[in-house]
Amino acid sequence: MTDVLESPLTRKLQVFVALSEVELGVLKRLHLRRRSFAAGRDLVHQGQSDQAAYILAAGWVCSYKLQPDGTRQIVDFQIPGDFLGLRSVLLRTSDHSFEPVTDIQAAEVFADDLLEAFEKTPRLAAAILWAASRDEAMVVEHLVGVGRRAADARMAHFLLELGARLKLVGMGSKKGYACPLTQYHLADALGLSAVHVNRVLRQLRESGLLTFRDGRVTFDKYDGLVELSEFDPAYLDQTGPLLK
Amino acid sequence: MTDVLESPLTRKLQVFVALSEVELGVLKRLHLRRRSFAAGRDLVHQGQSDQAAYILAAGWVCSYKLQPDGTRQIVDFQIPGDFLGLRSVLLRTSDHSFEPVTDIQAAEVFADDLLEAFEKTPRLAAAILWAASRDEAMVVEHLVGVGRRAADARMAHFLLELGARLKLVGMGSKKGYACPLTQYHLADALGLSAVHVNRVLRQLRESGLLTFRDGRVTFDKYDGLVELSEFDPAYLDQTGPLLK
DNA sequence: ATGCTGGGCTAACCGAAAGCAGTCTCCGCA
DNA sequence: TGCGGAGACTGCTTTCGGTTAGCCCAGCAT
Repeated sequence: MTDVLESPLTRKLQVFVALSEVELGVLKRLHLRRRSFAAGRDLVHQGQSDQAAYILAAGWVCSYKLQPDGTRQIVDFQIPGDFLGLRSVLLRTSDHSFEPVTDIQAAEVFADDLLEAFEKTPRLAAAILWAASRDEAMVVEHLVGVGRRAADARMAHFLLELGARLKLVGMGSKKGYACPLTQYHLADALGLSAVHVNRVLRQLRESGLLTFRDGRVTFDKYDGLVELSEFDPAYLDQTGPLLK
Repeated sequence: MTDVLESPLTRKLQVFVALSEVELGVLKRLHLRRRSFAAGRDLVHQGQSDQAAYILAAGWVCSYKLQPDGTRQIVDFQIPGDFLGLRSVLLRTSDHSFEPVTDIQAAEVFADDLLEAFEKTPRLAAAILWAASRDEAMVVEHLVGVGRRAADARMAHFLLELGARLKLVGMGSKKGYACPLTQYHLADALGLSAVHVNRVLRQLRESGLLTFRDGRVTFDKYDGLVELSEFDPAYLDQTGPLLK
């Protein structure tokens, strides 16, 4: 990447806050330490402390919590432009693990650099915390889904949400998107068994709503999905309120 | 309240950050606008915008999301010392509702006052965001529970967590605590039906683990509960890392 | 060629929890 | 003093989703 303007993070933040030259400069400095990681090899393990944070540039990651009984709950997926482990930096401890779903590219950010950037450019800090708040709202939405939605609505809601997020960084549309997740990932995220995920996907396919195939999600009947899952994207596309 | 030092919030923040005179002064100013609300009457409705935040002084509140189909998912309970609607202030919009479980006392905080306080005393801001992060960790833990734990373990984990939080503000111990929640609240929080909550409680009582009765939770066999629910309080009692 | 692995897919069976329907008790109040 | 509502509690039936136990296919290593 030659220009910070091409970074998905910059792109996302610009939606909320018009960033100044200085702020872009700081943001650029945060992008310097570029690293790659292979799919399936955890970046951070639960319980580790003093970790760096990452800005995801390419590829997908999931954050999850491992249960003592071996099952896991995926808390969220990160796509390009998302922060990884912001909380573990602020709290100096990590309470969940990160696994790259695909091979990924990420910029490593040390706690000190981040805190310094926050100090120098509070507007940037606000923008980043804004994004973090949005992520938290997503976790809440996720909780509602797992607690109160039937399996099919849960699946539809999840895939729609992912689509909306991808659209924000130019990686998807109302037609569908490329999706590297396996049915096991879906199961771990939605609190279902892999077998049931398969059943639900078949059901959705047969009722002409969506197709999940060959690493691609296709929305065959977008409106029908929205209705089934009662999807309301309000919590995703609030336009930046804190600063103009 | 004559002295800000008696506020449960101050008490909680002091655990993490030693607050200066100036910071205590700012915190005191935030506590000035004292208000009362009656049980069962929502403070904030989903979708309202430009809301104030509250610092809870006495009583219990739950935050929840309403589904279009009428069911609700309780996201979290707030107890004295907790912030209410911090996010809705930062994002200028509220995506969930708050219902007092009991009659409550709370200090109302307007967005501008809060932002001004953050600007004047960044350490205070850090401490409050620290607490917010802890709350988010709790939501995540909650998600894991709803997604991956069986009903009995989920119940046990939830009641243990609540106990641990109450202990932090001096309202509970390993023996148990006063708990104004109805079985309906538990159902809405745990993603179960009220009927099933009742069955699970009976089961826990009959196996001599805990008793939920007459507004009181009694841990009859604390260790047994910890084992059943695989409760690990690490995410609650991290000692303040950001600032010393 | 063979076998192995990972991902997707399916059927048969079974159990946990929901839904429904109703009782009991306590309490406020007309 | 008798009614009505809230909350706790229970039995019966239904259903959603988990478990077990496979099969198929593609890629790849031997």
